[in-house]
Amino acid sequence: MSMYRIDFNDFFTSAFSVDCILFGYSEGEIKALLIKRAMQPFENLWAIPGDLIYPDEDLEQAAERVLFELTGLNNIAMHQSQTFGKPNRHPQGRVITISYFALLRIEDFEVKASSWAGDVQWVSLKNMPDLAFDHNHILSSTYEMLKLKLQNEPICFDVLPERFTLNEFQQLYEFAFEQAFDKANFRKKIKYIPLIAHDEKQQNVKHRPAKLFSFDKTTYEEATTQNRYTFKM
Amino acid sequence: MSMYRIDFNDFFTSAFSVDCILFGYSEGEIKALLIKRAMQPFENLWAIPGDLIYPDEDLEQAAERVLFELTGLNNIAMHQSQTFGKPNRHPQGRVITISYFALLRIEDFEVKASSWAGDVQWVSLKNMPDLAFDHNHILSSTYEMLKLKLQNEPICFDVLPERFTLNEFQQLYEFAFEQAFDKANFRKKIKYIPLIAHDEKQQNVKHRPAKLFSFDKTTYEEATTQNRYTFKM
DNA sequence: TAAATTATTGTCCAAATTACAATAATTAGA
DNA sequence: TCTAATTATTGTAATTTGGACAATAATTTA
Repeated sequence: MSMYRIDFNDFFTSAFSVDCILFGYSEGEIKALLIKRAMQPFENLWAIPGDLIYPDEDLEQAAERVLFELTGLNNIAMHQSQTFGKPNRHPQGRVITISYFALLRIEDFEVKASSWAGDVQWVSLKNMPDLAFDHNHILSSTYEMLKLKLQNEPICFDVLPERFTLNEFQQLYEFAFEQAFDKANFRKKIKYIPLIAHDEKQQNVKHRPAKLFSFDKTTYEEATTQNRYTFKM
Repeated sequence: MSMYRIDFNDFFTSAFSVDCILFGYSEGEIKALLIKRAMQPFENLWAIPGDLIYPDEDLEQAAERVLFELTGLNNIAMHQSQTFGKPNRHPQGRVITISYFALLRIEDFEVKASSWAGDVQWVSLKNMPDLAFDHNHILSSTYEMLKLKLQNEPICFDVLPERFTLNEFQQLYEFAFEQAFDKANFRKKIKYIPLIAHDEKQQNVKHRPAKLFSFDKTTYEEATTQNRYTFKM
């Protein structure tokens, strides 16, 4: 299987790839999952995991597959960000790339390098080295998109576990926006988000366990299509 | 020149197109500029203006060119929205399309059909017929993107004339969101947007002319990179 | 100079947001 | 069983923002 190695013969055709930006949070920092390229071009440079899309493959499906192949991460729901297509962004020909992203808690997953990737590592956004291709640019605009979507769409629930505590919910936003929120005010803010409260409680905690909630997608979609509610954080 | 007619031989290559959604406002309605397709597939159906991207062409540049070729509209700054790539969205092969949009006042421009387009027309969003390809879907998600960006990024200034009155500014938002805003409150809301006030005044008006402003991009970018300000409407 | 029209500013009230404090619930350990 | 520790949860008052509406200022035409 080729990776970024293709013939560019047809006048109107190009290659297209997906780049998968995985944002993770741990130790109070936002990090991105990078791979060390094991082949030319940009051999040994760090890069965003990405590869070409199969001809019969849906874009989102491609993003999930590529992420799995390069990092071993499975079943991560990816969100489309932007498409990058400067004619010379790839040294070997025209490759237009569609960036996808997801957000997760690093300690919940274990990544392993594939044969394509010499190494896989979480790198802090504050400490980003020079990356292959235009990946520094892709990374920073995708981070902006992540924040924009977290504020305007309920993508946080793709990231949180099926049942979550309100504190986990709050921490997600604190990590993504790198600021603390007042607990009481946070709960007032989310008052109108349709959540289902469960009777069970958080397990394995040393002190008072928190109540568990899940996102009420049905009610949410009813309310938005009827224009009674718009998600806003 | 081929339009949506290509060979799909290479395993990993596909065709890339741009679709240009032009939103216009007039008579209190949002309309989109559509063309009537003059060739197969979907001959005689209405569609969003779009065509394939040249191999040496930047994406945004392609969007501006395609819009010009199909409608005669020149020098419209286009904004990227989303990329659509379901494997079977084009009946003749794999075409991934990147949607671009812009917003303008219909009476400021005159469109003319090209040879590719049998007809060109502004169609109200509320009265949208069945379009070619997945263009109904593309159109409605791009409208959502337009609104999202108008609220979170200063793209309004790409749409407004270089020097504009605060009323023109307000009308833009009233059209896009299809609701009236209080004049006094609108001015309070925009208080922190960096604008340059000019001494000249609006021309050709029957009564007191309004002051002209322009967007202070330099100050805006300084303030945002230093995290002192974020655009919000 | 007056009338007409529109820009611009100001004020009040309601609602939302913020900061901060108090209380309730639960667990661990003595 | 009781107490200390910890965290969830609720409450309140102060501050800021947003919306409705009114008043004033500026300019053009006649």
